[in-house]
Amino acid sequence: MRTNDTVRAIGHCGQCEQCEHCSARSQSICSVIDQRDLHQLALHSQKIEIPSGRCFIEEGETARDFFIVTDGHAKLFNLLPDGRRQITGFADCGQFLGLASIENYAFSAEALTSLRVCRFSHIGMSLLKTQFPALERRLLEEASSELVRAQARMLLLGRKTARERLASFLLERQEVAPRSDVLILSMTRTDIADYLGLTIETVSRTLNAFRRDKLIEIDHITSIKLLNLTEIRLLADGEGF
Amino acid sequence: MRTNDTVRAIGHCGQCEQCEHCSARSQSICSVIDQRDLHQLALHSQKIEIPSGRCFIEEGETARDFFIVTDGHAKLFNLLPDGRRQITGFADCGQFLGLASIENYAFSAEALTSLRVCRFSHIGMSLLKTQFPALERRLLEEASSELVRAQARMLLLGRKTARERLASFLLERQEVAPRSDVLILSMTRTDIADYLGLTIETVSRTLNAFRRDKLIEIDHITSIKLLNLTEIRLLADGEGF
DNA sequence: CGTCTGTTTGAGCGCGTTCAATAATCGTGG
DNA sequence: CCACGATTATTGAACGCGCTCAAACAGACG
Repeated sequence: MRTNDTVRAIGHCGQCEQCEHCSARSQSICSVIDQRDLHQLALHSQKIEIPSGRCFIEEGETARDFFIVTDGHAKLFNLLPDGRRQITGFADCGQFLGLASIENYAFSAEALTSLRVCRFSHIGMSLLKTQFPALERRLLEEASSELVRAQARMLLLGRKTARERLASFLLERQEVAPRSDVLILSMTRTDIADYLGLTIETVSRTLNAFRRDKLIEIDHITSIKLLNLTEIRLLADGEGF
Repeated sequence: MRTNDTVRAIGHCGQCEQCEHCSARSQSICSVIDQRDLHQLALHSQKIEIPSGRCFIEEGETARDFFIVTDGHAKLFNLLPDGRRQITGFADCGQFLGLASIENYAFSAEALTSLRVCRFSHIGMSLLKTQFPALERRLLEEASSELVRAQARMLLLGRKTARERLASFLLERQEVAPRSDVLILSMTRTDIADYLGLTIETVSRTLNAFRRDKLIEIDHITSIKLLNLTEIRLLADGEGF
């Protein structure tokens, strides 16, 4: 069973084997690691269940482990002493956690929903890397695309208007959504605000402005339907109104 | 000569062998690559001089090369269609350029001063990586610390005030400065503004407010002396006034 | 000396914030 | 099932930080 779990953690996204997104991710790592060697990976990993709301990585602590999300959602964030918070990313199924750390974790992580992760010790990870050079390559790839995303977020935080930020956010959520037109948000308005560098009031006002402009439909607080994708894309790219 | 240049590019920072910062960087990569193999690296690299103001990486172009800065300074940035710009980082001596790209470059890069870089083709880099697994490990380390920096910048752009941003900027520049108390800035006020998500006017006003508060001394537009480091640190961490 | 570019300074404005009140949503127990 | 309290979201009114627009100033270079 442990072997199976790890295969899922590294190769497949446990919960959703039908999921296009996750199986696409899994492809790249499954293809580089020989199936016969997979049981070896299992020896170095451990499956963990984390309840919603639990903080499982704390900024500043020595970075001993490395995680891969296999089910559920988490938020990663940084804090200022007075409580101001910046969410640097949301981790969805298949995502790696712990790349942004050297000796200590450079961020905190908290489960948004009940969460399943596969945990690897850094020591075990090092052993794995020497055994499977392809793993290191895979991690570098992941770090690269993480960096690309980080730059896009800096552009957003530094230069985009509130409307543009929310439009970008909706499109980003759409990319990881199972159904393309309806988003199920697992985060609160406060989380969205802290992710986009805004206040909850502005998030709320802007979303309702979108609704009035017939760009979206808000069926429920957590369920948003994208009506005018073309216009949302224009907005997100800074060419909207 | 080519061999020597590459040794410098990967191992040492050409111009400044006395420089504490650069030799510290070089240590980590020199130690993992056998001296006898260094001439092999040379076959895959090429030294390039870039005049000040020249744009040598353009966002969206196919990412064929990988760079290491050996002398001078560069700025990396992203643009919105209407010209709004976010500088995502400044590249100083010893820094890697090109990690944040998958198939295409995700950013543009322009020389701030006359610049020297060592260029590696991605193809050559792949060959090198299989030959020197330690190189891949080194790149992953570099990507990790880049990610850590990116998160700090998101916190800055999303949640810090103008004063806090400028204080953080000054400290960041101090870290790469040869003399610890006097900064020589190679970028214009416009660049600083685009780096911190502010306008040139706010940058100018805030710096002069710092001068009035006796936190800094502005000898020349490009030369800033840090007077009250304690207070600047407090400000940067969000605990100042 | 004038020209060009980059910086500083001033005055007024506006986007997003802050503060405050209301409304919706969820969980819980009777 | 509804009543109740706690939490989260929405809406309104007023403020203020940083922006915009505009003018004056400084430095570099021919």
